[in-house]
Amino acid sequence: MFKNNVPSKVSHKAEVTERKILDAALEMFRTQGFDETTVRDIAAAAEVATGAAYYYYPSKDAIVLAFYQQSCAEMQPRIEDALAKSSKNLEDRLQALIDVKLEYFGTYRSVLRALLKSGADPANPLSPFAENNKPIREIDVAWFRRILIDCGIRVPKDLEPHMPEVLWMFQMGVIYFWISDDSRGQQRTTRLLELGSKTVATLLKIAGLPLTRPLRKVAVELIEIVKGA
Amino acid sequence: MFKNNVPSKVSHKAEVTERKILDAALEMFRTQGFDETTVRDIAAAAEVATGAAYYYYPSKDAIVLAFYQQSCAEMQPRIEDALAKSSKNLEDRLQALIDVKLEYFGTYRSVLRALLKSGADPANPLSPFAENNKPIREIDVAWFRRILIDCGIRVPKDLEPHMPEVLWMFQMGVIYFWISDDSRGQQRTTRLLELGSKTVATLLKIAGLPLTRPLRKVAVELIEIVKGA
DNA sequence: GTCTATATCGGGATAGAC
DNA sequence: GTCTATCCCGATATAGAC
Repeated sequence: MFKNNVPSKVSHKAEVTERKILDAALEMFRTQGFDETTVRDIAAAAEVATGAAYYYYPSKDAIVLAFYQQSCAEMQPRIEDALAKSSKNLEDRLQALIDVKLEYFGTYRSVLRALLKSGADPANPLSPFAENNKPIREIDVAWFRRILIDCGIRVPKDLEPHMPEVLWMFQMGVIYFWISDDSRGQQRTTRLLELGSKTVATLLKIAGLPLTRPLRKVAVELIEIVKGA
Repeated sequence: MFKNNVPSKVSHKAEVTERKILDAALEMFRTQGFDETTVRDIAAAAEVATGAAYYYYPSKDAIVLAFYQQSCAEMQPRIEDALAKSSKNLEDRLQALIDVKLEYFGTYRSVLRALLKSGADPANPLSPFAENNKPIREIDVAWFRRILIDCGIRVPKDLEPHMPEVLWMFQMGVIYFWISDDSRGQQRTTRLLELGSKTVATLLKIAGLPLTRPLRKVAVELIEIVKGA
């Protein structure tokens, strides 16, 4: 009788424990900071033994990674919403898209700092550039591809395939700036995002003009070098 | 009699020990990697007690910092040399200057990785952007100021005061790329440096043309935001 | 002032019992 | 799947040799 009330989910308890640990961790990271929070603390707050935490997450970093993945999933509908409300031009959409991320990550700046700390090193699993984070990266890049299509700017053929990733890099730049922006309400980041988005849109329009071809060719080659072609 | 054979240098022994520790540390970082090297290892290799290592260097990071400072000092004459041999144009000098650094750091890529790991965070003492590394940064920036003067390009007044730091940022970008460039002989970095230097020089020349004024104004504002003005 | 030796702590990570 | 005990390492502290 009760057997069928909780069917198929033999490992339900495990899922609950896993969530409890993640939630406790994020809560403590948020209130105390990442470095200040010990795995022992997290386990205690989640009411499990230290070893249990390590059973679900092989390392403290892995918890941050789980947060990264979770946040990607949770942001999808928010992005959809924001784009629906935004105008179709590139500048606005770029800003709206990145704004969603900043807003979402807002309460977790210290977690994001931990995530991006070793972010420059693609060999580190926590890096957004890491191989293991490719799925997330591709979901992100797809959004930029979409807003490029939406805005209707005619992008030169040689530049076109690279643009989504270039915009993604712009986003990463803004986020990197943001995590160590201590101005009130991170207003410097706001300004950077505004002016940056505008500039990107302007440059992209200019890139279509015939006179800019030689410079564009160099830009494309630089992009290809960085991408590892 | 013997008293005068070892004059004034009461602390000579201390200096030797300090060097021994630094040398041992760098050697082990180089061969084993930074994370894999323990302070106990370093002390053992330097044939001193663990406490002695901590007597001279308050932390493992402090050893990396000492390396950073030492390398700055040691590179000065090399830069002077390289610039003396290079032609006066910006592209060549930019390349020559950055090349000295890459060459010097060549055998210490893993140390540099450790140094730049938390490099994105200006709050970290190891970051090249950190307050405590301002002296080094200014010495570096001064070289870029110098090659800008040497090359004789007329830089627009609004852009001029920012250019040395912009070039320094370009250098940092190249170095960041380099530390995780695993192509054979870091040839991708070489290519990036070549093409990048050329592009920077080209852009700077273009920036003097009257038509580019609006775009330049935006660029200057972006630079000012990033700099924290 | 320059060290050695040693003890101790805090925290990430692991092994093995249950 | 969970807990206990333990290890390792960075870091601190201290007592004392020289």
